[in-house]
Amino acid sequence: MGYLQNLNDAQRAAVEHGLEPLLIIAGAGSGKTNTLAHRLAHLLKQGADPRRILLMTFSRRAASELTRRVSRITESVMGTGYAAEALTWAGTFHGIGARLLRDLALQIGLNPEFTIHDREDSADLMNLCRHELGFSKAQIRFPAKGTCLAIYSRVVNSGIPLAEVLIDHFPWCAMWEVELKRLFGAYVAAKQAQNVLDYDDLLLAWAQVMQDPGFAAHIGALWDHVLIDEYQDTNRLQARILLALKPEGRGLTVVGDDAQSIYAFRAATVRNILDFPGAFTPPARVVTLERNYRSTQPILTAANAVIARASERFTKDLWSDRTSLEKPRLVNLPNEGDQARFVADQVLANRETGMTLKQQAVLFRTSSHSGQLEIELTRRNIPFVKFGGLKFLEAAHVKDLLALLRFAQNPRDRVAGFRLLQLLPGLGPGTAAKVLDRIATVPDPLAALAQMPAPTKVTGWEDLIAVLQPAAWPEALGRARVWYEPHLERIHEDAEFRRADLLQLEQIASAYHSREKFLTDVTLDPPEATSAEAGVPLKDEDYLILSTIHSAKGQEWKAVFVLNVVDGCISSDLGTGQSADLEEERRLLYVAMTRAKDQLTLGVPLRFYVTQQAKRGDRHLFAARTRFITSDMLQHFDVTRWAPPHATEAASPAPGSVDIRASMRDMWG
DNA sequence: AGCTAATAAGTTTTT
DNA sequence: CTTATTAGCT
Repeated sequence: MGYLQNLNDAQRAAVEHGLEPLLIIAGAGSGKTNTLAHRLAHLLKQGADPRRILLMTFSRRAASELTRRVSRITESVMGTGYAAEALTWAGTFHGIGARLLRDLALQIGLNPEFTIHDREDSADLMNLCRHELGFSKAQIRFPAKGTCLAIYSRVVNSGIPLAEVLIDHFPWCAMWEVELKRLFGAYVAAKQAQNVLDYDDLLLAWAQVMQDPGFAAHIGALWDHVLIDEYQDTNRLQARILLALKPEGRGLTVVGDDAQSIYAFRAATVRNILDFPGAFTPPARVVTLERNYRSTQPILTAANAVIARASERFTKDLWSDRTSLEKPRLVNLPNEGDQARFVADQVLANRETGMTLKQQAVLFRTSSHSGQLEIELTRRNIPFVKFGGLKFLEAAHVKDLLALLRFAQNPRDRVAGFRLLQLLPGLGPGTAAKVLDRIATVPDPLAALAQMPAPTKVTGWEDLIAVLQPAAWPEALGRARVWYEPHLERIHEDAEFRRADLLQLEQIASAYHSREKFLTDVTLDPPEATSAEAGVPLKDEDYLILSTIHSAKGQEWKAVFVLNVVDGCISSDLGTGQSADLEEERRLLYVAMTRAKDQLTLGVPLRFYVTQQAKRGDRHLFAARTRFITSDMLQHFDVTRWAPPHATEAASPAPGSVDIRASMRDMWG
């Protein structure tokens, strides 16, 4: 088998493994995607039907990358690249769930026209319920909508009772247990009345369908092979679905790395991957990929040292034959501003040696941590693209237009209707609620709406009714955009930039043959960034990558800079109470470090600016190096200190010189 | 009564 | 920069 020649022994074992359940522990940079692609190609080569393979990945981007590789391999082996189109069941857990539920809707008591709420919509609906139950009074300090949703979501996804979830993860909300229970009941009732599903419902409903033996047999029989990527980031609910799909484990392959589990806040549990082998008799085979093809050995040595302190894991030590004399750098910096200047300097220096900007990335724990760097990069005209910031879907104008489409799709969707109606001048929350109440229970809400008299003092009512009428797709989106145009101009100062987003939305929509499919996909896997963001370069230009560590999953760059490797940042303050949460922060640092191929630099600003929990204005904190790099690990790093050049001009360039003027200036911002 | 503009607060990570 | 609350206006 020629195409297996390039694999190492462990990879080949994983590829050629038969039908018994298989767990592939794939260390960072161990050729995981390649191995998975080869396994798929191998199955196809042996005659597996690509339409009977279920492939679940973390994002749709990962799925398409995988299918692309599979068709490249099958093309070279069999002279045909049919696999990419024929792998019809490839996507995320949520995406596959949505598709199944839509197909089965009538048999399981769902209206097939259901719409899907994203996180923000769900929070808005939660807020409506919160209001109706009288929990929104400022005096009683009831948890905010986002917190309520996070609690609800964790209960659903982890299967742990509310009381326990509150004590473990939201202790400051524990006093509200009774009220929260009522609120969640109202929230579920509202979703059902409005024919909407949230992210969690896509999994929950699927899992519940699988509890019925008839459905379980039917759905399980759809696929001969089930392959799950990034299994360390699945939650209990997803594991339940998986085990119900293939109770014996036949044809089941899961791939993951417990050391890279970073989604516990979403109720992902590392237990899934740790417990997987024992879920079957005989236990699943475990193949471990330890050889790293990405990083130099000094980088791996440092990363291994960090993860070695993890409390529970499949023991594995990454190794590489890529030797290097260059240890990862740990750079102490006076403050965040200097960190930004330092990184910009280094990025440019790297480029001088022939490393393009695209081969370099700056990673950080939270989106806001890159603020100062973004300013510095803009000042120096260094183009960059940021991942994990404001999402396309979250921009107000995009939400407005999508609300129109969603409301046309499902007029019972109160969040969409509420948002849409209030776009009309003179129509506020009160009137919107009345209008929606009147059409909530009638059989044909859109017709009822059309027959309603226009509310007094409201302009543009007729136009709205007109644009809600059924129309061909995707022309309907064009009409919707034309309808929205005057509102866009009126509401937003920077209508120019926002218009470009809407055109982009139309562009995306043109690839879909139905409104329903478009809405589902755009909700479950939204496009990355808005064009309104400053400095988005053209595609062919060179640009630096800025990314949250979470969004950097699965990626690699020649040079990686990690910002704010200090306690309270990597090890977010909020979660330090729980040891499980702390373990996750350790893995985050590990993930960030293992993205680097040749050069790794960790920034440690000694003082760093916090905006959180600031009672009286913002303030600085004196930060310490992250607790995950203890003193005895420093031998694996090249520890240096950097101060801006102007500080060393006058004085002697002794390491550790203190720039008093800068420090004093920085005290005030 | 209800809408809108102005003011005062709060901000992890994401399917 | 966004979102909750409030005061003022129609």
